[in-house]
Amino acid sequence: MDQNKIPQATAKRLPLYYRFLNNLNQQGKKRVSSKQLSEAVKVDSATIRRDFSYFGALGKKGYGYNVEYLLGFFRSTLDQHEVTEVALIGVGNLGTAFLNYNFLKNNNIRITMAFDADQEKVGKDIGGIPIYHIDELDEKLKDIKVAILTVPATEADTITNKLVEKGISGILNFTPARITVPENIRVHHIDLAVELQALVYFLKHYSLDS
Amino acid sequence: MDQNKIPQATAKRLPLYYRFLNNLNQQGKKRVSSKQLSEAVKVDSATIRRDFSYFGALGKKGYGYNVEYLLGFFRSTLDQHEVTEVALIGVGNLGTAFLNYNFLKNNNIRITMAFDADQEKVGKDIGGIPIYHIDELDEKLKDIKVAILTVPATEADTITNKLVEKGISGILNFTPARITVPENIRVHHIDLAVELQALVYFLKHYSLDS
DNA sequence: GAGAAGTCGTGATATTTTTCACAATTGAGT
DNA sequence: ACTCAATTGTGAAAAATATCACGACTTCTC
Ligand SMILES: NC(=O)c1ccc[n+]([C@@H]2O[C@H](COP(=O)([O-])OP(=O)(O)OC[C@H]3O[C@@H](n4cnc5c(N)ncnc54)[C@H](O)[C@@H]3O)[C@@H](O)[C@H]2O)c1
Ligand SMILES: NC(=O)c1ccc[n+]([C@@H]2O[C@H](COP(=O)([O-])OP(=O)(O)OC[C@H]3O[C@@H](n4cnc5c(N)ncnc54)[C@H](O)[C@@H]3O)[C@@H](O)[C@H]2O)c1
Repeated sequence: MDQNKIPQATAKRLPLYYRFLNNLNQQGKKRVSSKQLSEAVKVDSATIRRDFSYFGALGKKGYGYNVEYLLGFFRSTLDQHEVTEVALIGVGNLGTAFLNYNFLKNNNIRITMAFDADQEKVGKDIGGIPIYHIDELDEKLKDIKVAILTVPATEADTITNKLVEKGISGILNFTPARITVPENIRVHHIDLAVELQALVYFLKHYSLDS
Repeated sequence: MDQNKIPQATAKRLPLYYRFLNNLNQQGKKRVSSKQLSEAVKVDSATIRRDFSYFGALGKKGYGYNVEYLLGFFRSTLDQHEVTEVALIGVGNLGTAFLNYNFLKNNNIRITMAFDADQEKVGKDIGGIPIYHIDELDEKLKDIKVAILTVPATEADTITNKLVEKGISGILNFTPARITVPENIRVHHIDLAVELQALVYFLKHYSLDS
């Protein structure tokens, strides 16, 4: 692994920076300062400069950053030149939304296949992405290393085990289940109910007024 | 504000603890240790004990925690006795998925109304939740303090301003736009494309093998 | 080309979060 | 009643993250 020194907090912000640099570039902006970027992405400007500095001196003092250069740098850092294929498991409410959307904008990530247990859905496609039966995982999954999990929570563990067996490296888990995986496999949980509850909690207990 | 001393990191984990305590309770479990809970929620047991300790001594040394007691404690801490009403703006792919789901399980949060600009959708309802025209925001929104934002990114700022004017306190923002709000309003961003890109980045640059 | 204004990169510092590690206490077994 | 294994609650340490603040450099203006 090449850049193990980059803090996780920084790594999580990189895609965000990349997106806004793309916006700026499309608007024809040539330069940008950490202060301007800060207002756009709502991250403190010192934090942005620190984040960038892990990759070396990308800017010029007194000038700021060259948008095109920075964009190019992040493009290669984020491997935007190659496409990452992703599989989606569970074509329900949430899964269907993702298939329709498919993360197309400024993004090198594509959902290229989906799996479901429901025979009604198998064989069809959504947004051009074929839906296979979950039992076909073995033959179809091939080299895909990343999966999005949008099955019912009760199925999460079973499916996870199958994915692990097939050699998956990363899982984006939308189920409320906290799945168990070997430690060389990375799981990111996106727990929408928790996010909503946490927001409500903050409003009740941390509000500035009252 | 009552408990300003609880760290944000802790506050974000509370709903997670609550959910798993509910699971345990439904399974008829009477006691649980921080170690067991740790395995279930994938949070270090010392962190769990520390989190709980901000609320006082909830457990018994040598014994663990009484599930029912702990559950009751969190229920009131998370205001689970009262229902929090939430509005959803933008009934598209994502919005429709949320309306169908509606965070029903073990949860006191309800989406009670939705808004859209599309006349095709206005007047209908999804999962029993009425869809109003966005121009009706003024008259319909009333006392709702929390909104889920699932409109196109281009609309995010306009809608946000309307919500702010109407006195909203918190926004769960699913658009890629980083919206600007007065500082007494809380925004949580859930940026699915960023999450996916970040996961891929971690796999490429932080993997244990290779 | 001198001065002013702007901005980076970073050492130092502050804050937040996690983890270690252990005395104190409990419940269970005999 | 005594022993022992289990487990909490927490002081202290460590690790991670964010922010301050300023010297050094760049560009712009006159
Ligand atoms: N929809 C939401 O707004 C929302 C919000 C928060 C969390 N979630 C979570 O996301 C997950 C998906 O939610 P949803 O609303 O899309 O559910 P859903 O029931 O609409 O979809 C689940 C899909 O998984 C398929 N499935 C079931 N068993 C399967 C198996 N063994 N293999 C493959 N596919 C299988 C079903 O056929 C269905 O199409 C759930 O765990 C839910 O708790 C959803
Ligand atoms: N669907 C996904 O998987 C996904 C993933 C990541 C991010 N997002 C983001 O979430 C947001 C919603 O995505 P989506 O796929 O549901 O989009 P969508 O286009 O399906 O839905 C947007 C909805 O908003 C409505 N709308 C448009 N302008 C409006 C206005 N002024 N007032 C009220 N309603 C209005 C539209 O009529 C439509 O129903 C977008 O910002 C998108 O970038 C979606």
